[in-house]
Amino acid sequence: MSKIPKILVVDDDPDIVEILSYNLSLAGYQVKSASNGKECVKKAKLFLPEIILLDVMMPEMGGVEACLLLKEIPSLVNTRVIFLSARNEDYTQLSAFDAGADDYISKPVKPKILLKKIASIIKRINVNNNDQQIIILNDFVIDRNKFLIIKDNIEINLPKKEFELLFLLGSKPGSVFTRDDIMNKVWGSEIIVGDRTIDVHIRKLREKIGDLYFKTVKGVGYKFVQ
Amino acid sequence: MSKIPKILVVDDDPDIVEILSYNLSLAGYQVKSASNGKECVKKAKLFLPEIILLDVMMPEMGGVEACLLLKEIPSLVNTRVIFLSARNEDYTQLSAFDAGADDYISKPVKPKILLKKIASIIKRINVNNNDQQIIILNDFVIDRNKFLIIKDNIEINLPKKEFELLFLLGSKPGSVFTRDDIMNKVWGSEIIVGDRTIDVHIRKLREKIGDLYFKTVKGVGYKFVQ
DNA sequence: CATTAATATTAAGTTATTGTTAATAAAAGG
DNA sequence: CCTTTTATTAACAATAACTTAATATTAATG
Repeated sequence: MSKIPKILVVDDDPDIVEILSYNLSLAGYQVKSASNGKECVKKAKLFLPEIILLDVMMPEMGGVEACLLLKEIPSLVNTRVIFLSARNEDYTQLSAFDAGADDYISKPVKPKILLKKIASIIKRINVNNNDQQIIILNDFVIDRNKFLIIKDNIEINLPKKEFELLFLLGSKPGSVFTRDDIMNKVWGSEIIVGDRTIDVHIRKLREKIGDLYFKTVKGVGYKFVQ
Repeated sequence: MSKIPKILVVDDDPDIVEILSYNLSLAGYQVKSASNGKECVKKAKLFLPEIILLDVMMPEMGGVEACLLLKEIPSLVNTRVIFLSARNEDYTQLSAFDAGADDYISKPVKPKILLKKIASIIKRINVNNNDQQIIILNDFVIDRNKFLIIKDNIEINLPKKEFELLFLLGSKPGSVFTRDDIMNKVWGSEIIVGDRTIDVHIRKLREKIGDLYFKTVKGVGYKFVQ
């Protein structure tokens, strides 16, 4: 669901732009670049990146000034501005944060660490947006937030265990889950219930959702088939 | 609305805990501390801080291990873990990020800069939590400013707890809130009240607003349905 | 095709969770 | 300080969910 993250690299040194862009592209990000603050603001408006890596000292318009402008743009409220700078005096850092920076990293930057850091930021962005736990299947949707499934535009409520069982099987359509697996994940390892309990729950699901979706693999377990 | 941010400081060196706590308290944060990973996890669960400042090397349980545990706790999904460490080898940093760290800062830390950084993180958290004051639903409006709801053009006043409960459920119509969730968000993590307390409040809401709006998801929690 | 093991089905029994009420405690308001 | 409102608790009732047990059916194997 979450799309490819976009990163805008802003530096007046082409070598730095090159090396950062190369590493970021390789890591799977969509990358664009700018060589000064003015260009940065202009491109950011259109590109709407998740992250802007911003140099401090640049001709035409520096990073701090650019950051101030960026923070005024409503469509960029969710864009993180990360300063990358060789200037490590405290006052530069402080003024960057005052301008609304989300982070300040000192050059030289080790690509490996920068990548990790960016990955961590992207992860955080995704965590905040996707508190949705939804499995989308061909014929219906399992919505864990609402604790129901929607099939043919009709909401079907399921009791807890049935829901958990469906959620488990639906998480990997086509894959077989052994009875032990199911037992552990739906009931937990502490609770011990009889063997027929799973069958009965499968039956309820077949009743409510349709026989054809739940395939028995005799001697092994069950699988959900689309 | 945004309440005082909570920060958990974790370090085995009492001097560092002291100086950080002092500065953070002065800056207006609510601060607690722990002296090792085990204590950190235990306290974090109850305190539910916005930010955890975590040392790497500690007796009993180190920061990386603690971070792994923290990231498993659902109620801490929104908590940022920031490593503060004198160990600046790349591999330590990388393993911190692999453990789910949100940031890694090298010691010695300049309090001024750390404070700015924390302020920037808190700001970001608040931007993302679009804490609405008014929730507009199909059949009525929940107005947090006036602490009342308007239904069929009639104002209905609700007592605090009932209001908070309605406000919470109404914030995500259709989504289930677990009892733990409700407990934490309406009553707070410190306060412990009996099991039937939530039920009784739900009952009051059903009485005043209408049965049909409040759906019980047995074994899970409650949800507001439009 | 008979035998066996595994699964399906049903209904009844059991347990766990929630609902309700009323009594009491705590807080808020005058 | 008294009154009113709100919050919590406790006891019990109601209900939904879960499990089991008994029996039937199915699939696999030699």
